[in-house]
Amino acid sequence: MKRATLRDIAEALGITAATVSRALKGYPDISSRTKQAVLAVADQLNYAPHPLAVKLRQQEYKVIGVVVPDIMHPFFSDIVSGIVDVVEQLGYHVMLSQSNESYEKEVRVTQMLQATGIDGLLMCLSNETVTVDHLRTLREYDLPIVLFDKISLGLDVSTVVTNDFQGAYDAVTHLLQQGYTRVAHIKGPVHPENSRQRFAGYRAALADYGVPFRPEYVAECQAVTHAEGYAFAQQFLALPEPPEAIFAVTDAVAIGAIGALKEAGQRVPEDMAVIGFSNWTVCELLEPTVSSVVQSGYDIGCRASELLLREIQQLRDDQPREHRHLVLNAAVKVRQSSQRTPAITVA
Amino acid sequence: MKRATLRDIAEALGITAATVSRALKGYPDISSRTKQAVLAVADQLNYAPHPLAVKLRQQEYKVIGVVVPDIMHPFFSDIVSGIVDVVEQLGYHVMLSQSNESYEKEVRVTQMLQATGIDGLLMCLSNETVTVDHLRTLREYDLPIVLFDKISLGLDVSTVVTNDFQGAYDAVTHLLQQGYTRVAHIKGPVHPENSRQRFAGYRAALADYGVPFRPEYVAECQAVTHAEGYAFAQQFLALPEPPEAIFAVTDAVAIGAIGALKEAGQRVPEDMAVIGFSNWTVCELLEPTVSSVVQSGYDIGCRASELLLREIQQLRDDQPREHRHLVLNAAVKVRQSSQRTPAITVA
DNA sequence: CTGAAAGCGCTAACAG
DNA sequence: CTGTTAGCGCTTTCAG
Repeated sequence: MKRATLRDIAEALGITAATVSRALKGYPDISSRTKQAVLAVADQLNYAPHPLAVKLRQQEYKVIGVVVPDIMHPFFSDIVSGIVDVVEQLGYHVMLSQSNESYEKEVRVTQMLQATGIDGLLMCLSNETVTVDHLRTLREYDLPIVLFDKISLGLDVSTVVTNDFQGAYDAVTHLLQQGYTRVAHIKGPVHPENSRQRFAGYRAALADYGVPFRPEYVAECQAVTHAEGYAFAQQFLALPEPPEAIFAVTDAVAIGAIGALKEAGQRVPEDMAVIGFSNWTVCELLEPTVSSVVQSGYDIGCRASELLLREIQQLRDDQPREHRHLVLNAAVKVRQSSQRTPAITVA
Repeated sequence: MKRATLRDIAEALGITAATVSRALKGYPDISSRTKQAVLAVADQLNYAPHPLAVKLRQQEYKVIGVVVPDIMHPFFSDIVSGIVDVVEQLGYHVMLSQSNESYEKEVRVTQMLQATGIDGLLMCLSNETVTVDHLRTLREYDLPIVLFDKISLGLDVSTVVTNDFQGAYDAVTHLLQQGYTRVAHIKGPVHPENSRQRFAGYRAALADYGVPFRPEYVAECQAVTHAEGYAFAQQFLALPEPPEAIFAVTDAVAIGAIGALKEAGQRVPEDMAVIGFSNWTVCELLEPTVSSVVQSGYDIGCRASELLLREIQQLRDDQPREHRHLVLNAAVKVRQSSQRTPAITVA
């Protein structure tokens, strides 16, 4: 069945499209007789307004673009879920894409998304991304942008991040307070701000507790994978004086490390404590259960969406746009892998 | 900066918008002098065609809608990732929404998506969904639809599913061939076709191996959670003659069951074997590693997208639309939890 | 109460 | 080679 238009139903009734339009949206100044007629025909023809026509006329698309490095990654799918839930509440829709941690692809998809006419963009930068000219271009078109998780400081946009510094600081403090002094860190790549922050939190905690920083206790991931955690844990064990505890930049890395430790006959946490970051669901299922720093992806998605929708509204109202920088707290969730005197498992 | 239009650049040059349009799309019949001029001004004004105007004119949106029960669920985020990768290759975009396993919300979001003017819909039904009138309505608008994973038989649309019957059959066969005869099944809810199929595969395997079906060895989940797996495993253990093996409808359920078994002092797989379905990443990380039936969400997303894009093209070309029904094979991945003589762990 | 007309921004057929 | 005209489908003054 061909899509019915206002004119179709107008011609069927021998009236004009304008009248039909008004009848359908319940304008007060319309005779109830023609209104009935219009409604009847509309219903019979299965009429629905053509969305593109409406949006073109109204000059509002009600769609926001979302770019994450990897849709399959649980942290990002949590974020996307939060975004969808929040924006749909206000009648917006989400157009989703992924960069696969490639700078080149990130540039391509943001441009493609922009070309669809989105009202705003929510984005997490790829690990490869160092320059943000592709986003500057978008801002010249007055496109509201909110960055989350992996953000850029060289851009005047709103941001939402976890307090990586504080989360890391608290995680390492938790280890130090239990008497572990030789604490290692498997860090993330150089560029992303959040892996720098976690590293900074690690160093700050050591400093505050008077523990000397030892370069051989720091390893740096490229891809931030389970396999790297595994390899670096082995590397630590091979040191003349191995560490007693590891703070890993993510749970995947932490879990990989635990795997290597167990294979090497080490007991976790008795011989070596391990704590990760992100609090994946699996942390509760493993043996030992894995301590981690809780950051809610869903919340990040919600907060970022709220900021973006606010800016879109401000733009529409010709109000000055104000950028905000949210830093969400992270909480240490202690489980078996980092607890010297194993306690009762908390469900 | 206000968005530049064709007219802006036309007026700046004292020519007409049509000429500008042609110049920009490199039509052959245009003087290279005006072409240069147009390009220069366009560039300077940061011109980009208004997507909605183009699409309205062209009567093509190049957007497909996707509805999954739960964006955060790894199986679905895998599927979404596959969809995005495939459709973007052809210049399409993905508008994403979720039903949260609620029939009511499913109806609402599909209607909202349809109202945005999408060219097609990819969807997995919620567990609650039994009637599909909301999709019938869409089909009256000639909207191409492809259902995947949780599908409905009462609708004339293309479908993509895992061969749940065969996967279940093979999983149970794998248990039976090792000599386990008292094989229990924790099944999914009644409605979804795939949990029925898994149940049917379970029964068929028992029948083919001459093992009597025992109703007390079947438990039925509502929410298909870790907690339910846990509870039902306890329930099985309490039977006068407990089973020796459990085939669980999903990995979450299997993992919950293993948790209960271990707590009850049972050894897995020596005392009780367990196998799940979906092959989550965590299956490799747990102890024992968890056997499962492999179904690639990413592939399902890719295949479903291909079918949908084909139908969209057929619709555009006024060709007859043909629906296909893909059934993707599932392979049993044997790990420790279901293997009587523990073998070498395969990475 | 309803019709006529203009226009959102772009494209395409037809002239010239 | 370029301008004119018409129209995608809808909304919204302005008349009447």
